[in-house]
Amino acid sequence: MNHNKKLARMFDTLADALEFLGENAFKIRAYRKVARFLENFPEDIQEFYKEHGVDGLKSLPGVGEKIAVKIEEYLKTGTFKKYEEVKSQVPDGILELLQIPGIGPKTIKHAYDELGVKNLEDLKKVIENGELAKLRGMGPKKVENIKKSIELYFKMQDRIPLGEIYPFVENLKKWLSESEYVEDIEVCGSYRRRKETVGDIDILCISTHGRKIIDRFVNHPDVTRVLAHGDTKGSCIFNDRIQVDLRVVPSESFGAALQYFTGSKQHNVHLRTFAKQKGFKISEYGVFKDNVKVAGEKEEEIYGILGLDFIPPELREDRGEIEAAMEHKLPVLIEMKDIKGDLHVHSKYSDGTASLEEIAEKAIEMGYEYVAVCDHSQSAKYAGGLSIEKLREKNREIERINEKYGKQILLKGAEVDILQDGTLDYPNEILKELDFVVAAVHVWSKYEDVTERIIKALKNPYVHSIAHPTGRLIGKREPYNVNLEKVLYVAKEEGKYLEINANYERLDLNDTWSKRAKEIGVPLTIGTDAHQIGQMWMIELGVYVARRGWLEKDNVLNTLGLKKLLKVLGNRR
DNA sequence: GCCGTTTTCGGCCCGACTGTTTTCAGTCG
Repeated sequence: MNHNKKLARMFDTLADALEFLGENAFKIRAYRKVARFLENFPEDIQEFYKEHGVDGLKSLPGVGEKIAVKIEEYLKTGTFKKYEEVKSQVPDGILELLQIPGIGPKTIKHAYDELGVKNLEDLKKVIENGELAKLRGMGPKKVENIKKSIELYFKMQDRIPLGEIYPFVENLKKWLSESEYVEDIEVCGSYRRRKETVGDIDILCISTHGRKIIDRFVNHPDVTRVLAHGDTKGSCIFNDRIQVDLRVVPSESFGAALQYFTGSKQHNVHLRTFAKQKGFKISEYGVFKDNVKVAGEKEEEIYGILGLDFIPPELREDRGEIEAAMEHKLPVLIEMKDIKGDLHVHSKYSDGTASLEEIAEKAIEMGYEYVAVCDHSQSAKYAGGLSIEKLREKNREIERINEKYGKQILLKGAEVDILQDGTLDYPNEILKELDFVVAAVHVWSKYEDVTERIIKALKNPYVHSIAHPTGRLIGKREPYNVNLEKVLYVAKEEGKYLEINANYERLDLNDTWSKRAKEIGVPLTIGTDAHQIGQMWMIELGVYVARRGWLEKDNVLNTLGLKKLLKVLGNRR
C-alpha cells in the first residue's frame, strides 16, 4: 500500500476512534476530509513532502498546521503519536463494529459502557440474550435491525464495478418507469458520476404519488430486505447484494434533487458552503434566498444562480471543479461521439473469439473509422501469443479485408510484452511493419519495481503507447510497483501515449492518473482490450474515465480521424 | 481541526426515516 492510501486509512481510523470517544464532530470531519483528499491525491505524498516541505503540506486543502505536522511525523517515523494514542484507547473490535452500516458510534459506545461490548462476538451475545434490548433507547425493532445489519455487512463487502452493474440498473429503471405514476426517472449517485465502482444505487423519480411508487419499489421480486419505506423515500437491498435508494420528488424540485443525489458528498458540502457565503441555502428542494425559492426545477439553474458554469456529473468530486466553474475554466469534456476508433482489440489469432472479418463489421456498425487489432506477442503463451510468421499472416489478412471494404478499417497492431529486461517481445524490424504498437507488462513479481522496464519500452522508437499502465484489476489485484509520475515525464519527452484501458475490470489509467497525465502534457489512447465483439461497447467506460480525468477531445489520440491518426503515429517513430 | 470577498473567532450542509420517545436522538446519504 502506498503512503497516500496508508495515511488516508490512518486518518479514517483516527476519526472512527474519536467518534467512539465522543470527540468534537467537526474535528472528526476534518480528519475524514484529509483522508478523502489523500485517497485522491495523484502525487506520492512523500515525494511531495520532499519537494515542498511542511509548508507545502499546509497548502493542501484541508491540511492545516496540526495535520501537516502529523503527516510529517508519519513520513519520518511510519506513524504519528496522536494516532497511536487514540487507537490505544479503543479496542480493535470496536473499530470493526464502527465499519458496520446501520450501527453508529453512539450505539456502540452505549453498549460498551453499559454491557462491556468490545467486539462483534460480544455484540452478538447481548443481542441473543436480550440484554441489548433492555438498554435505554433500545427496543426489539432496533435490535432486530442491528442483527440484520451485521448479517449484511458480511455479504456486501465490496463495491461493484460500474460495467458489471449496468444491466441490473437499466432493467430496474425500466421496471420502475412502467408505473403509471412515474413522470420521469433518473439514476443519480456514483453511477451518474460514472465512478469506476458503485457502492449503492440512487434513483430519483418525479411524481406526485410518492407512496405508490415506493410501495411498488419495495415489492420488487428481487428485494431481500427493506431498510426504509416512507412517502418520499425507500431503501432496499436487492439479492442480498445491492442497496438501492429511491427518492420521489415533485417536478418543481427535480433539478435540485438531481443535483443533490448525484453528489459527491464532498462536492455538495463544498457547494452548499459556497452558496451559504453568497447568502443562498441549498437543499434537495431547491435554492433559497431569504426563504424564497429561486431555483430548483432544472439542474443547470442550481449552478447558474450561484454564478457557476454547469459542472458535468463526472467532475463532481471536489477536485477543483467548483473553483474552475467560478472562473469559467471548466474543460470541455470529451464525448463518446468524439471517438473515431478503438485502439486495443484482440482477435482469435490470439486469445480473442472474433475473426478479423467480424471485428471489421462491428467497427463499421459502431461508426468507427478504424480499429487496431492488437493481439498478444510471441512469449505470451498463456494468451495464444503470435509467432512472427503468424503475425505476418494476420497482417496479410488485414490487408485483404481492408481492400474488400475499400478502406483501412483495421489497423495492424500488437500488444507486445515488455520482457524482464525491458526489451520488447518482437524485434524492431517486425514492429516497423505495424501501424500501432501498444506495449505492456504482463509478468512481474510482487517485489519488483517495473518503472525502468516501462521507461525502456517507451524509449523504443516503435512503441506508441503503454497498455494498462498499472496492471491493477479492480477489487481483485493491486497495481504493480511503478512510479507513474516518472513514466509520465518520460512519455512526454518521447512524445508517447499511455492507455486508458476501458475493460470494466481494469479502467487503467484511472481517473486521477488521467488527470495527472493531462497536467503533465501526455495524451492518452483509449482501448477496450475487447476479447469478443460483445465487449467493444466498453469504450464508453473508457470515455467516462477520461471525462472524470478532465480530458478534452484533444487529450485523446483516437479522436483523430484515420488520416491524421496515421500521420501522427508515423511521426512518432 | 480547518478556514476567511461578511469572520483570525466562531462557525462548520441539510433533511428523511426509524424507533423510541411524549419532543427527540441516532443514522444515513
